[in-house]
Amino acid sequence: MVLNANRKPMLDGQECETSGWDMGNCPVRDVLDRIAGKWSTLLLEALARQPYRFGELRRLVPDISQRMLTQTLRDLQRDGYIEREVFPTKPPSVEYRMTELGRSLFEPLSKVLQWAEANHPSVKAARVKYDESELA
Amino acid sequence: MVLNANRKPMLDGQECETSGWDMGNCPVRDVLDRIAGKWSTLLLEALARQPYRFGELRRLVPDISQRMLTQTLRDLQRDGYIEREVFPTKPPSVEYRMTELGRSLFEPLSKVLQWAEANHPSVKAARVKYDESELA
DNA sequence: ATTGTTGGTCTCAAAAAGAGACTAGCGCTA
DNA sequence: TAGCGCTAGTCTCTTTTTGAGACCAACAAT
Repeated sequence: MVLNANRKPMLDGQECETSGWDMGNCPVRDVLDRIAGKWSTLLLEALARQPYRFGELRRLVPDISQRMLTQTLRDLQRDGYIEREVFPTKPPSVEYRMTELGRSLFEPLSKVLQWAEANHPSVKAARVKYDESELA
Repeated sequence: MVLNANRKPMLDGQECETSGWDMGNCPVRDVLDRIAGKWSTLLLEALARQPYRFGELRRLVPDISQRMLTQTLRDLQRDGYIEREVFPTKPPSVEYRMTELGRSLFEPLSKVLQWAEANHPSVKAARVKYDESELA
């Protein structure tokens, strides 16, 4: 399905097919598809504050399933945003902490989070307006 | 219908306050869950540049299905990020354009996109490293 | 008369996510 | 000592979401 596999990346991006913009072969997509998951941002937000253990994260985000917690943490680890350390205690405990790469990502990301918090009322208002006009 | 019907009950009595932080009933989540979709950012990025018509967007993002394009555009419209205008031409054409709210969101969001572009190599490297250690 | 274009919707299959049971070794306790 | 819970997960099953593609109606050009 990689239609644009061998076109120029959008680095300086003037030369691509549709008004100078290659959507298919985009590094931004490759990175963003991972952090755009439903739980990724939430976990990054938590781990930006402090390290947490698996069970702590599970309690912190009450409506995540263990399955998705494991999976999301592993994805974030694979992309280098968080680290996983196992302590060989009696019941072994695992701690997750943010890496430097993760922190550098979280810097711009937290701005979006702040925007979301600040503009939540506007978005809710827009939804109401839309739903009313749809009702007609 | 399925799309707009998913308003979550959002258990208001339940609090999961951990170190002064409510994860469950978070406005940030409410907003972010919408723009964190696979295609949302891509479409916002396109419409931040200029207005586009339905078919133009479909061609611009070659691997999106019409179904998801319709759905994502409608979500973005409902949350007030984009506007939809129908021109009653013989084959009626529809133009999508970004609103002011959308632009104000895209400002911090574009920073994340820039980060993604700049740090794509680091992320790829992290993946390679992880996959190698997994291989053992 | 056929083909193509417009912006969708509809159906069905595939993929992803959610729910919950199950694991193993240890500590506590009844 | 049998039972229970704690740890961090995995495994399976069901439900939800997504993807692929057919279909629509009116009109324009071939």
